[in-house]
Parts: sequence; C-alpha cells; structure tokens
Amino acid sequence: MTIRLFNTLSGKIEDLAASDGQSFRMYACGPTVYDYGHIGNFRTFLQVDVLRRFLKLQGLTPRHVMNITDVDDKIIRNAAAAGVDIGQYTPRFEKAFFEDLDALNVEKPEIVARATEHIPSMVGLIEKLAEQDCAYKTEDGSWYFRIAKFPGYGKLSKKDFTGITDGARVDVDEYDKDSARDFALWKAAKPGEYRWETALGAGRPGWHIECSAMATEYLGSGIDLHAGGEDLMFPHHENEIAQSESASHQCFARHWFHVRFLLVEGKKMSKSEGNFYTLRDLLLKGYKASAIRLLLISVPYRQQLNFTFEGLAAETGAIDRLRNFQQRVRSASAAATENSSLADETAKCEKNFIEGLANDLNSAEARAAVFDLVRAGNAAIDAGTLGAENVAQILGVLQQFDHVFGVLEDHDAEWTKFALEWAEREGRLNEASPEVLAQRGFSDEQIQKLVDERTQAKKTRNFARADAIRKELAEKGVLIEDSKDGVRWKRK
RNA sequence: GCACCGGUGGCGAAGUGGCUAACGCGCUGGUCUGCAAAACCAGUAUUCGCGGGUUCAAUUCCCGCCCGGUGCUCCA
Repeated sequence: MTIRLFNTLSGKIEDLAASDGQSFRMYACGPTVYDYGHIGNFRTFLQVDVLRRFLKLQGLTPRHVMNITDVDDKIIRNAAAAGVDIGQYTPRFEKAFFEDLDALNVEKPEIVARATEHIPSMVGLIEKLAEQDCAYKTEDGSWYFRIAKFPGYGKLSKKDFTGITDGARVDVDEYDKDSARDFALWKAAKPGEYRWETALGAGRPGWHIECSAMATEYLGSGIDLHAGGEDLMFPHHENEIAQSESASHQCFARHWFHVRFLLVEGKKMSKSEGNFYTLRDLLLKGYKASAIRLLLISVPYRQQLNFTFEGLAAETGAIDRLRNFQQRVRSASAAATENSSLADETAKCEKNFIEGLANDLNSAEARAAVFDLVRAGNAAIDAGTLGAENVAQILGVLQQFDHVFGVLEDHDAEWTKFALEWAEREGRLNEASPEVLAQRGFSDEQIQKLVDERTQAKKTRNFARADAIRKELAEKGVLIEDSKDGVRWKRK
C-alpha cells in the first residue's frame, strides 16, 4: 500500500518512500527542555509516533532523529534564576519528557541528539556558510545568515519577502544586521553569560542551526521527511532550509510534515485562559494515559483538535470497549465451523484500517474500521458462531491496529501511580483529584480483603453488607465487577 | 489589518456533487444480575454555521457574511 501524505513544501499529497530504498530517514524537532511538556506538545510527538509506527507496519525501517534543545534563551534565563549552570538545569526536564513519552507509549526515536553535544558540528556549518558569504559577523561578535543569498527563502511557508522593507521592525539588539530578516546563527555572549569558546568567538548557537547540523550529521542531505508543529514552519523550518541548502547545495528535506495545534475546551490553550495542561496535570486528575493518547491521535494531524474533558472520558470508554473485545475474542470458545461473513468483515476492517492511514494518516477513518469489526465480532460471539480461524484473524487485525495506536495493553494504573509518586516528591499532591488521592496508601491487599469479605457476605445473602462494601470501595475509586469467573476489581 | 484553515446529531469527529451522512462517547430500551456494575444487542441528524449563486442535483463547487483557530513576533 502506497502511503500518501500531505507535503507542506509542495502543498500537495504525495507518495512517501525511502529514497535510499532502505531506511526512511526522518527528523523531528524535539522539545526545549525548560519545563514540563503540555498536551499540545504531545499531540505533535504522538502524531509523529503514529506516522513512524505506520511506516514500520508497512515494512519501512525508520531512522528517526530527534533533537533535544538544551540551550536557548529561556533555559539560560531560568537556569540563571535558579542559580545553576544550564547543564544542571535541563536534565530533570529532559528526563521528565522521556517519562511522559513512555507514559503515552511513544516509541523512542533511533537517535536522540542534544544541542550542547553538537556545538562543533554547528560551528563547522556556520564556517561553511561564511566561506560562501552566506553568513557574516556583526560588531558585537554575533553571526547572522544573509537571506539575500538564498533566493528560495519563503518556499516552505509560502511567503513572499520581496516587498519587505529592511529596517521596518528592527530589534534593538540586532541593530547591525544587514537586513531585518537575517537571523542569528551564533549569538555572542554578553558578559557573564553562558558561552562556548569557538573559532567563531565566544557565544552560543542560534536556535535554528542545531537542527540543520544534527539532521545532516546523522541523516545526510535530502532526508525523506522533516516533522514538527505547525508553528515551526516559519521561521524555524524556513531557516533550517536556508542554512542547510546554502551549505550543501542540495535539497535538505524532501517532505515536510506539520501537525496542527489543538484547542482546549474550544479555546487556545494558554496559562492565562486557565486551560493549560501538562500530561502530569491530567494524570493527577485521574485521566488514563491511554485515553490521553487515543484522544490526541484520533483526530487527523492536519485537523484542529478540540481537547475536552468530556472527550477524554469518551475515549476512556472506547478503550475499555476495545480491550474487552480483545479479551472476549481471546477467551471465546470456537465454534466447529468458520463464519465466512465474519471473515469477510475482518478482511474489510484490515483493508479499511490500512487504507485509512495510508490516506494522509487519516486515523479517524482507520479506527472507525476497527470499531466496525468490534461490533461484528461481538455479535458473532453472542451468537456462538466464531470459528478458530475467525479468532486468529481478528486477533491479527487487532495486533496491527495496536502496532500503530498502542492503547490495548493496560499500564494505566502504573502511570497514575507514577504521577502520584512524582507529585509527592515535588510537594504537589494538592494538585491531585480526591479520587486519585484516595487510592494512595490503599493497597491491593487491603482492597482484596474487602472484596473477599463482600463475596462471603453475598454467599450468606447478606446483601446489605455486600452493598456497603461495594459503596466503600467505590468511594475510594475502586470498581467491582461480578462475573461468572469470579469477582474482578479495578482502580478507576 | 493581510494571508491561510475550519464550522457536520447532546459532545468529539469522518466523509461525499446524486446510494440509508461513518465511527466513538452519551442517552433510551432490551439481555444478564439478589440489586448493581461490567459486557453485549437495538434505537437515536428528513440533515451538514447563515444568506445568495452555479447545476437536472450541493453538506460537498463559487461569492458574501458571522463565528472559532493559526501565521505575519518566542511557541508543538
């Protein structure tokens, strides 16, 4: 199946392929590690995850590079405020970032590259640009990219800069740039500021240069795909193209993948609106990591997604249904004969699932196909017309679904516990919801004891006592389910 | 202000110039149960922001308006 994906550069939907016929070389802009990641950040990382997982499902081998921006103005400012070196400031946020990706079941890229560990590579690139007069040094010792030397500037974001008047909006710090649009490659250190001593002078890299240097170092020129949030299109990605292509005289990236921003409760997410959420905020409120993942990936990446708590609750229900179905199919007693219409239904699901994703990563279409199978499969189980071959086929399709969607395995309670432990260490337990908090210190053993007592009470038909225990457990966030195979319980 | 994207049932959301407008959640009814819960089944938009136009036919194409979002500046 040919994978078709929208390319920001061409403005068209194009076929995706590994240009070297072996590995699919992709670069995705990673986080600036100065704070905890919010759900907007994670929508982008999650959509890139869906893409790379689907590529793998389709037999491609991704070679995926992600940068960690561990030096920038915000980091320098925050570290200085905390009275520590940037090297002491960033690791905890980098660690938190990867923990969050783990919680969201995001696969780790093949290569993770920190900006601070690639300074020589960036310096080399700037020197190469300087040799071609594409970079120049200003009086304060900073280096800038000369946009006038790159005719293709604006081709990604579709901007026409020909009419821009130089000097129209010049920043005070940038008074000696040749053109207002020229951007910093290397920022000279002001007294007392964090710095690297290099051939370019003492300073630190500009924001855009790290991605050009590291993408090229690990992947070479003409990479298959470059990804990021829609906001990065301009100026970040535009500048990456200008730098990289001026230095190499080759295409930097063939395909550009941009993920749309999300809304929260119908509004732009911002701290002042009070609708700004980190992953940890949501876990502490008792939402499941898997539901957060599913919600963030279920709306196609080019579509604005409205993140709501009602939607999050809905996805929790959807996940339960999918997991229950898988469990039901696994333990179903197979009928003697195969159900051919169900076999057709299963094949159709697989086809629609793959086609949906191949169609510009339409995850909504893909998951709808799976729910069609859930309905058909459940009906067959109810009717007792599920053959052994049917079981194998359905489980196979669910496995494919989960290769990409990654929500069927249940690690939710572990991540909630993880968030609680983190909050406790950070002195932020007050941010946890009462229900989540009630689970703290309520051990599995204690729960089991109450569950057993209730079972005994039921045996003696002491329903009043049994119901009282059920109520008590419910108040502490534990749900009881009676079934033929005994009593099950789970933390909500 | 200029440019771009979107507005589909209670909520999220797919899709299409003409077949019963996907799918999930919710809700209602049913099966099951000591009662629940869970699970399963069934039902649930004469209609796709508003006003025009093109067309035999528009939710789908065009124009205008209203609303939301994004970019033009740091931002996933």
